[in-house]
Amino acid sequence: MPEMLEIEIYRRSAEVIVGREIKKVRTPDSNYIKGGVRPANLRKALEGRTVVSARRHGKLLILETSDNGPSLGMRFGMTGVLVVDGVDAISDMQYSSLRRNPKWNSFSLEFDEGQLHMRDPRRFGRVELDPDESKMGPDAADMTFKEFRHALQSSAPIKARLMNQAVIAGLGNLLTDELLWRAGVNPSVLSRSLDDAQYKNLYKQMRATLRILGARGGSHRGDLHEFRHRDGICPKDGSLLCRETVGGRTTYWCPTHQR
DNA sequence: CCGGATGTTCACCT
DNA sequence: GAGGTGAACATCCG
Repeated sequence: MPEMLEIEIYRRSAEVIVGREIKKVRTPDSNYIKGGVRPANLRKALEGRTVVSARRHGKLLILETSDNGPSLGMRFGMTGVLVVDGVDAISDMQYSSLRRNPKWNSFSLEFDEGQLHMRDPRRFGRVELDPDESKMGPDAADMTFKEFRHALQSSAPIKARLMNQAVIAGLGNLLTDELLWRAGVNPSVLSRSLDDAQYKNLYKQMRATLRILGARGGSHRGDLHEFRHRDGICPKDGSLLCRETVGGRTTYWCPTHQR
């Protein structure tokens, strides 16, 4: 999916619908509604409400509605994109041409003027009323160093821990590989085995990764990204990158400077 | 044809 | 209980 940087781009593009009344809810893919809620109930809950804010928590985009109405949580799976008033805020992601096809509209809100579509070829995304945020960790961009260090006291590999949304919300496979590469930390190292200097450096590199890749336009704009393939070389020292599954995801790392 | 892809969840182990 | 693994979800791409 889109990771937190992409969701933040979606959130900004959704700000233009704040103040609009939801006239119609369309659910062409009923599997897209999480929790067995019926499409009719979703419509009843949202139609006639006004969107009062668009906020983000990790990879979750949340629209709040007027008059103590329910919030609408949106998750974008691996390939979901948000299209607001016909504008796709991210045009150079994987599957970008397919995403232009309204065939993949999975969920839509319509207003007097304009509309919001979730478009998702692989259909792994979901929408949900009043999503439970209590089981999510703090957003990666808002974490203090103390919270960060505390979150990493675990016997899981550092990469698995960083990607665990219940501990830190927002980091995905690409951002995590990039920040570990920048920090010079081996993805398989047990997270509680780092020393304080390493926690500090990791925290600093997480913030830098979010800031720099955010400014460049997304999770796929990391220095490591173009080398994440078999035969990829480390752009820092020229070593052949290792490829391994860590935390259930394909992981690339440099055997020379990531220890 | 096969493996793999920015994610989440669940069953089944250790 | 914590955490690992593999599968499933659905579709396209190289």
